Amino acid sequence: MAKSKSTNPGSGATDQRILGAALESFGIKGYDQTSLDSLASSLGLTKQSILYWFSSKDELLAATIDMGARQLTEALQYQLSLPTEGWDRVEAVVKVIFRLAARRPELIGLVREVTRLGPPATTRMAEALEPLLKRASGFFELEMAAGRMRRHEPKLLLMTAYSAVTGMASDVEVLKALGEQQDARSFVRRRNELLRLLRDALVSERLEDR
Amino acid sequence: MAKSKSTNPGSGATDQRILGAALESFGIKGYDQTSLDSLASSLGLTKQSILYWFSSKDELLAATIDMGARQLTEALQYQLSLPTEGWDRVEAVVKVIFRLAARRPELIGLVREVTRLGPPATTRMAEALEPLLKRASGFFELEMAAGRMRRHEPKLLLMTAYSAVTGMASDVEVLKALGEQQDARSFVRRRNELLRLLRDALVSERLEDR
DNA sequence: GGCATTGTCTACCATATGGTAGACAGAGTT
DNA sequence: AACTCTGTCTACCATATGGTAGACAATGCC
Repeated sequence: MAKSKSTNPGSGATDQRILGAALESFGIKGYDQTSLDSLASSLGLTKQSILYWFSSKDELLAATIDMGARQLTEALQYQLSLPTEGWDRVEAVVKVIFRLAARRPELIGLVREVTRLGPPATTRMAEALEPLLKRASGFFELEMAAGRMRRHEPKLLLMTAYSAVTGMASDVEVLKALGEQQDARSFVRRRNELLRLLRDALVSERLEDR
Repeated sequence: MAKSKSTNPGSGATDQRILGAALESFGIKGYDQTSLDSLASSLGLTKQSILYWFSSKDELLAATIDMGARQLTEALQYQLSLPTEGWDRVEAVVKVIFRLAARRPELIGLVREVTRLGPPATTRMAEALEPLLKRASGFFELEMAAGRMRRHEPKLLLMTAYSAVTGMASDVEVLKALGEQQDARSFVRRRNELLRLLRDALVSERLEDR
């Protein structure tokens, strides 16, 4: 396992720099397409230094997953702490995720990549994100019970929203194939369209107030 | 390029057998995880025989994409030829796709994998599926113009539906992480839940008749 | 100063993999 | 029978890649 000697001088502990580069590369280029050599040289190191901190590529992936899940959770923390409810809350969270997808595409990419890799990587990510998922699931249940949203299976609703958001955020090539631009304005337009779609699916017209 | 000598005796032309195995393996295990050696040995051949029919792995992928897109199109052909309209048509098509996902998971997997690989593979797949996408896009526009569905951007609606369906169909590990079973009954339940979600999003309550 | 610890590097290694060169067997043709 | 074409195989190669072994410099402790 990693040495994790985080009390280090200099421009940041080496292991943290490695993790940062790994998150970037695993999330954007993918696990297979990331060689320890290229990762090391991008940091001005050699592969052996990486293997000093992380005893194998698999272990580096595991540590990267932990970090990615932590950052994802942290990014949502603030918004989730606000006492919003109903559709407004869904909208606010989706907006945070889209902002994240724009600013930190590697984070969303990592989630995608890890689900692709299968166990044990997927299992690890799933466990790390479990609290978040449980929270979301519980939220939907409450909203439905309160009659503010249409009845759906919370898990499958989550799954659909997850697929839609990550797809919209990371299936860049599919979007291009559909003739979609990639500039910031189109990005916001897509976000708003997805929100409208979700709202139409979740909020029954009788209860809408806008 | 391939020799494509389809007028051949025996249990099927070798190139077709290779393509079949490639579709299976690329779609399930992925492109990188499929070596020409393993592909060949699963066919009782050697790698060199594959390279006789397809001059490189990339070219094999291209041919596999063409075949996959063709099979996908064919699978939808019949349902699309029926004179249905409105929500019923959407539902019928989604059901066909889910059935396909159950019976030929490698086909959906290939689409997923190819979008991940980026150009030129993605471009090829996109071009091959373009007629299908255009048809779907036009259908939604007509339905919206006729007032049978809520107004949404057809392309983004398609993108969302695509993400949701392929996610539901191939993100098996995510589903497991959410505590979802993988038996046939759960599969149908997920399909029906997704359909309800889509219907709520697309069909306004004033126009529903069931 | 001596010594242990830490972190990085040079040198190698084993293996997997895409691809090339060319031998060779069988079938059809003349 | 000689010849050509087709399809498969054996042998080989170049390269990339994860990982091991151990040298070496710096740092801090005694």
